[in-house]
Amino acid sequence: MGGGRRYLKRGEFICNEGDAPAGLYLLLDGWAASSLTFASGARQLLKIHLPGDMIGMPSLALQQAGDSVVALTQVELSVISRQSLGQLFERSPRLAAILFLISQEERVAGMDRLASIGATEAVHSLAALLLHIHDRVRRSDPDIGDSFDMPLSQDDIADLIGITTVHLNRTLQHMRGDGLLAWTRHRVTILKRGALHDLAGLPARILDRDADWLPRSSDRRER
Amino acid sequence: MGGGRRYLKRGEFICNEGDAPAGLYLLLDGWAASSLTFASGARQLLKIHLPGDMIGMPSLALQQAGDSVVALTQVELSVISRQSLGQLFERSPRLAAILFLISQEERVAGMDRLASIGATEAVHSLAALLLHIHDRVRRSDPDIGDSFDMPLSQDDIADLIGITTVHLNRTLQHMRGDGLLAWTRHRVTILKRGALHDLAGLPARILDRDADWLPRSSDRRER
DNA sequence: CGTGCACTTGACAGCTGTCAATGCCGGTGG
DNA sequence: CCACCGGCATTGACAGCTGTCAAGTGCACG
Repeated sequence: MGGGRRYLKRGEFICNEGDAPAGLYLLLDGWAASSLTFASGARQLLKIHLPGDMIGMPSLALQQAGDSVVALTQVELSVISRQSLGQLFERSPRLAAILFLISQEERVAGMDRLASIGATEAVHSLAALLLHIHDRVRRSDPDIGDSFDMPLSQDDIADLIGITTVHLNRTLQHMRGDGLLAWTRHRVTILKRGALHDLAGLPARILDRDADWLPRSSDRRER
Repeated sequence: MGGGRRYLKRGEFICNEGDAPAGLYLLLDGWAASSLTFASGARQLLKIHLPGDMIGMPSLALQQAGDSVVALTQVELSVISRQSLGQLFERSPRLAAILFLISQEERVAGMDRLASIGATEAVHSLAALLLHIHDRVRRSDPDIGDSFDMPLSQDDIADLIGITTVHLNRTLQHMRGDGLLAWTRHRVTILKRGALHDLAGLPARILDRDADWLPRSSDRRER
């Protein structure tokens, strides 16, 4: 399915909310974030995209792009046309179903994010977010340990959990004081995973990627 | 695809988070809500389900049900097996793609909900939620006007936007005082749609259900 | 060495949660 | 028909979390 490549630098926008027909991309390298801008000008970050993520799927359902996507680091994208997506459904029912399943995974992640943002205290949201990012980083690099590079600024994190930078920083100082984590400019270390998990209060999610209801791969795939 | 029927009364649970293999349902009649429970016991309502909604899709990606679903009114469900979902992908690429598209619509709705919950003040979240529900009700009954039945209690609404009942009620009194809306036990009337829309601060969403990339219906559909 | 950006901190006002009590309404049993 | 009851809505007082404004610090980069 992979079409042309796009390369962007940190801070450049992959797409803007309101743009006519939104593009569809596979993130090959780098980090990105999608966001939504309020009429007031405030922004809410919706999701962090890591390599392997499909970008732009929700906007397929809309006549205008529903979210903006900004590159958080240098980024490499593979452009995917809508037509090739349609062909995927025609020719590869199994792959189409797996893509559908991946969308459901993202919905689960979005549900968890929504719930943790709804939590009243910032420390709970922050714990949940950092564990979420850590899990995602570990999924692509299982032996990364408890310390990882995280290109988001404190402003970004604040926008992700819907609080102000000032308050995020205060909350962060508090958690550092409790020895829960360490955080230098672009590096985060999870020190007390259990305590953070208790703070977050969210259930663990076990993905199920080999569901028995998926069409078998031999059906109409390739050719 | 429709299999057997299930009927539930208000307050009964369609499924519980953590249950082994989650079921898949089409909501035929009534309202339902899916929720997530924190370790602390607090609950966050994630989404309101109206007739026509598919229930249980996100949990397809998990080994245990990701959310609980409770009936808010008397409810009629059509049970859908996972196998018939798999067959849909094999036999009806167009319908499968449309189901995929519906999932993306729900992701957009979830994104908007997430953003509005992230908004700092409760009045913004509440305005956004009520407009969202009103839009959804109008979508199934276009000439319903500005007044509609809404079976949610104030506790439910509070759990949807992540605040306490007490504060929701205070916010509500304030909005009533401003003449923005009327709200008796189970009936809501939108009085100043423009003002509410400005409060919500979210962009309008125009769905795109006849995308040109969808497989044509003649392909392999029904024989 | 100067500049700019991100991070940090303090003071204060305002929004929100908690606790508690009261009122309202529909349904139930006598 | 009436008294009672339980669920839901409403209100007040108070503490605590969060936003805003403003200033200061430290580090990377030219």
